[in-house]
Amino acid sequence: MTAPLEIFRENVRQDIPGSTLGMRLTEIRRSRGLTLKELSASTGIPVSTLSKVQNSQATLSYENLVKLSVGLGVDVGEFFRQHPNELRTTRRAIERKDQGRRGTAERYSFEILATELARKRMVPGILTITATSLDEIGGLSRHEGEEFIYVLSGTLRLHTEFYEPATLNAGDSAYIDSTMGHAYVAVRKGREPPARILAVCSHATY
Amino acid sequence: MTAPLEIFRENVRQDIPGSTLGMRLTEIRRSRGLTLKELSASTGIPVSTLSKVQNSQATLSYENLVKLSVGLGVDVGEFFRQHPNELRTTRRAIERKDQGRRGTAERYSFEILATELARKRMVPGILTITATSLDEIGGLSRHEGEEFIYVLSGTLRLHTEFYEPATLNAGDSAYIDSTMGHAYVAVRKGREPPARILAVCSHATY
DNA sequence: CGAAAATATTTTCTATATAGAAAATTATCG
DNA sequence: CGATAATTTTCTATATAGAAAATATTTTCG
Repeated sequence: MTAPLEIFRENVRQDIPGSTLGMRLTEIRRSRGLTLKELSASTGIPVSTLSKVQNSQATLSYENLVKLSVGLGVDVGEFFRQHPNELRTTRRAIERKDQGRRGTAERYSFEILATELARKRMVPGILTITATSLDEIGGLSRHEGEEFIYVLSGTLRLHTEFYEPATLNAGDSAYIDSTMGHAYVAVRKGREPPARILAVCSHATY
Repeated sequence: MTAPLEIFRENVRQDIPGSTLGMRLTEIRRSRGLTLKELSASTGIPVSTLSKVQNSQATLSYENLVKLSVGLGVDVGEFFRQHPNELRTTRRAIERKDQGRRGTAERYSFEILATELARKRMVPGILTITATSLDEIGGLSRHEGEEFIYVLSGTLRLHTEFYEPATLNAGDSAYIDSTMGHAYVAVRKGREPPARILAVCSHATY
């Protein structure tokens, strides 16, 4: 017969330290509607192992953590975070066409969107590119973060430090590392209007 | 004297999959001028274990990865990054109009942009919203991060958990906290085409 | 310099934990 | 219910955990 103390121990036994892993795994898997079998297929980790992880009966080896991360397409850090979605007051901001905060920098004229929202991870804006040469805007620009641009109208040339300049037309997009020198220059044959692009910068000022 | 075969084995032995861990550990430790003993003291992991990790003779368990992370004060993700300071080779990706990777989720049909670039802070894509009711897409969606949308064409209604639905037309944009329930529904009077939006998520969605 | 002392690192060895295939159980659906 | 899919359990090989011993390295001092 098992001693009272042992029974007690059994019942109050805390989840093993890697319990976070199991919880996070279950969450992510459920949110995507994946079965263990499917997840196993995309990660290469046997279902039995995944099952045990979910129930905090085991954790994953370094190797399998990598496999899981790649298979799910999420950062490994996700498996170590206690609180998946950091609690923040939920927010929403809508900006009507042409109603964003306007401004003019030395480089481009712009309209910043979603200014209503502070402390956000991305900064979206609409830039109007009038300059037609690099000299006009003072050469390449460099700053922290990454940026995504989508050409709304017109044509522009994307200049970057380590690549040949590229011409982008309406509907084209580009994603660049902002720490690399970069600049946007309009291509205006005749009296064509300046290029308009939607730009989203990753660096959020917290 | 060591036998020839053994020497051979020694030299060709592949690093175990967790070799990154050993390299990163050594780097961080050296950069701080810590000895194994000191590191052991601050992390609670025995020197013998740390030594083996350094030499890629072992990796760390989930539990010890956490200890190491806390003891060193660095994010666990650091131990999984091949290149400590984000030394990426490709730093620019251009996607031509309608050339992105297409896919169809249960919710919307989409075209992911800049797929050429892995490990980026933002995920841009173009969504085509065909559904005209919340039921069609299974209600509100929630996930980590934030998202910015810009209406390229058509009209849609933005449903969110804590706000009244809003109607967005071409040129309008919205920025929302993705952890709040949200969904996009097209407004299609008569034979109008589905709404097209450019969406940028702050983080790989799952 | 060079040898002893101190310190740092690696190796050895056993307990314990994860890996993974296969079987057993449980849940789901028609 | 019966069939099928999903999950959990079982079991053995292999890997890490960690204390202690063995090396290797650095420091100290004659």
